Amino acid sequence: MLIRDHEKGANSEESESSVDVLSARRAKLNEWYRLGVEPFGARYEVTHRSADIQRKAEPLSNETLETHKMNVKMAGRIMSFRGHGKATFAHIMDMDGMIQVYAKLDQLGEGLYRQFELLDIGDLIGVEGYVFKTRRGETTIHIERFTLLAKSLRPLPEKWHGLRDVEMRYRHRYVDLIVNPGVRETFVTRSRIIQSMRRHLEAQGFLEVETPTLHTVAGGAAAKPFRTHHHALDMELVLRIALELHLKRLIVGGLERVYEIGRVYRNEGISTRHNPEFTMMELYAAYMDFQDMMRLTEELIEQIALDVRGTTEIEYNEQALQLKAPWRRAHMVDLIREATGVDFFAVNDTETAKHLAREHGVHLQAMYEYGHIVNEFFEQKVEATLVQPTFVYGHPVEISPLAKKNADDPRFTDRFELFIMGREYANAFSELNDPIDQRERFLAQLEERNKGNDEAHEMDEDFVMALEYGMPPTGGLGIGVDRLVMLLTDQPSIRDVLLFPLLRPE
RNA sequence: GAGCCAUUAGCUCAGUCGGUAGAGCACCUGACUUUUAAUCAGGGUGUCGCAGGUUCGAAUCCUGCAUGGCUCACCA
Repeated sequence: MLIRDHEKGANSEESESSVDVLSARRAKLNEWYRLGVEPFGARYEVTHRSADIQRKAEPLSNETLETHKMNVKMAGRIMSFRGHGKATFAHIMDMDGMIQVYAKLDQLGEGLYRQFELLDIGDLIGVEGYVFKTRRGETTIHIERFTLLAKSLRPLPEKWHGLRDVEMRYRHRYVDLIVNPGVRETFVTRSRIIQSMRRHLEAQGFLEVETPTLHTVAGGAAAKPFRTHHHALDMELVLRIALELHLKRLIVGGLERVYEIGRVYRNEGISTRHNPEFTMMELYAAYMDFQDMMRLTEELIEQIALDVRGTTEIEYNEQALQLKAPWRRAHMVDLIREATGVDFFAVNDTETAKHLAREHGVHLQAMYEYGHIVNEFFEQKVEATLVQPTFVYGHPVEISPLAKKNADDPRFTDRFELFIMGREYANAFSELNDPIDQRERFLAQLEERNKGNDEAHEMDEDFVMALEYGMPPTGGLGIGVDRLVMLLTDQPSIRDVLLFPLLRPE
């Protein structure tokens, strides 16, 4: 049936060994041309998707389907192929899933049936026919006509085990999406999570905005930026590490509720929880504070879980989690006292704090002051123990240069982070709107930078100027979207929720 | 950036003590008109990640390199 004319003229000694899968596909491509068929076809009028057909045919009997013919045209990729001589079964996959098709010699005629037999797994075809059910009850399209829409020149991975090689999966995600149904499911859910987030924020009067990703100053977070260069202006630029400072400028400008879902870039290590570019949602609401942000956060995530999972009881890495609001709220200092017995409310100076750190085996850097040490106690002694959703509030002022100080204890700020399974999911505060205090905080950050912390904030003069015009008291919130997607899809690695995670070039 | 592990056919994986490379799927040839991990008969298609070294002989032992994974560090 197959004429391997491509081999003619090849070295005779490798005439057998050269018949690998790739050259077999090329030979079939030539065969289609020889038959006068364009193997990379044009548009195809699709009347049904596989799920439509499955759903509509499901309640119908074969008798009904015979008397009321259900004629369909659908298109997709051939995923399996079972020839039986004068009849052939195949499964075709479209965006919804798979459906079986059936081609019969006496229906298609000799010429067309031989063409059907020339098809390979992986080829994209359009099929036209009527729906019936096989003896085993599987809904199947009985093909009357078909069209080759794209010849596949590479074999797909095995149908049974799928594609497991993670390097191949990430580098060639399209193959992963074709053969691993759970992968498609995950990315569909990712899209639905973001849709749900937008829907709930719109419903609360938030305006979606877009701010620059190219910044002259990397601000809004403590992180090393990517550096780049603009040729026409001969200007050094950085890719944004946060959305914060531009969004707060918009609050100054009177856009009282804004949010952005966008990519940020941090020039740091890669791990199962970190990709150099990732997606943040940040929102700012005038006249609110960090307590309002807690309520907003727990309600938002609860609603998203209900939208995409249908429940607030989820499982992540075999750990049962309850996302039903309200969530636990705990002061950072109280949590440290619970875990270690050390009460930082009663400690006031850096020297005592350093002594306590040595006593409890908390590792510090030389430049650390009181607030940094409190934070290290939390990160090293508490963070990993927070399994169920917990708002940890009251971060020290030294590590929170953009948050308002607590009115009763200015060593701490009105800030919280959300922890689930020992990981941070959200960061929020009552935004600092005092320009004089903000300038001092920036100066303190510059001091830290001089002491060797290259992730300390830089001075942003224009941002301080914006505050000088007057920013209303504002609640701000940032959520790591990728981590939220990991949580709600039970994926262990951030690479499993990014379509194209960063890898070294091949 | 550090430690540990992995890399064998298109894919998923075996490969014992160092002795000519192996299975399933896919693929190729043939049979088969409701199969479905279709079945039956036949066929192995390979730079054992790369480069060195040890050895009569290396997929296997040693060194270096590359890529990936996990853990740690940094961070969200």
